[in-house]
Amino acid sequence: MPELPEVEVVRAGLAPAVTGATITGVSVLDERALTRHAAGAADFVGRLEGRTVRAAARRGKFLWLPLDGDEAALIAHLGMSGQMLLRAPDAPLERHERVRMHVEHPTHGELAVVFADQRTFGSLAVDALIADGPSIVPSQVRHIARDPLDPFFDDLDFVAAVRRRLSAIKRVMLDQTVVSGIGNIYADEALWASRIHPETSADRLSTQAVRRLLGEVRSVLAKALAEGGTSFDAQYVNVNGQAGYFAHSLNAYGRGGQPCPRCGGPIRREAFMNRSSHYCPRCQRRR
DNA sequence: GGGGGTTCCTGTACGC
DNA sequence: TGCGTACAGGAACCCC
Repeated sequence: MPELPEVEVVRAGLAPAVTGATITGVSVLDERALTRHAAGAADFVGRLEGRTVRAAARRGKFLWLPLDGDEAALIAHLGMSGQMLLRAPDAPLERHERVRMHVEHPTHGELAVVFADQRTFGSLAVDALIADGPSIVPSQVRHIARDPLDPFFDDLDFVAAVRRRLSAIKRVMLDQTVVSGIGNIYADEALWASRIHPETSADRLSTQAVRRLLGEVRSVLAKALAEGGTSFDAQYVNVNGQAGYFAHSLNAYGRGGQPCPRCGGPIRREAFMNRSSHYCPRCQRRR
């Protein structure tokens, strides 16, 4: 399940392969991969062919490739199970392949960039680039808050925004308009590390508690990034199809019934927002 | 406009 | 063995 570390691993893998490369051909095998591109497949292809990729950028879980001219970008959201894979130009179809782009790089030669997605929650689009303060982002990303690894992330604003909310802190952490990049896995991990119960109302957390939580969010994201991301159900892989190792370092997520690494009590798994929360009822007391 | 619930989707795991 | 069902969850969307 790609969250910030996984998307960043993908971005970093794509960057050297596509920066400076020209898009020579695009095949859309499944239009459901273009739900973010309202104008349809022919328009999508027309806006990409012949263009040169300038870079690979990211905010939260959104990834984009700015195109020459600086007016538009190819954006990608991996959803639950999306993968961006680098393949030889004549490589056979991937399982669940939705879109294939052929690119020609001035030094690396020809390459196929494949978007594969089992559960089809992911999607690509060509979108206009717009200014967002000091940043340039696709219009579809404008409402997404900066992520905690963004140099322009404002810690004080974040603490204040969280403490204004009347919802459960975990719901607030998953709200991409408050802070981006955090999904179910890293929300559970950061809450465990901060000893905060996921159902705690955000407005009842002290400034210090929210600051500590933000520190733990940054810490868990950085550690996951260093280990290549979390590959929990084999859906997430890097651009070469390799899994990440952070699943071995999880303390709470996916460990329902197993002993808490801190106190030894059983980790509890509970339904929460149509998904699951994993926490230690002993270390993470409900206020 | 905040808050909270629903919906989209497919492969896998599991119970009967 | 085979069938049915629950489950995984990011984010847009809807209603209150």
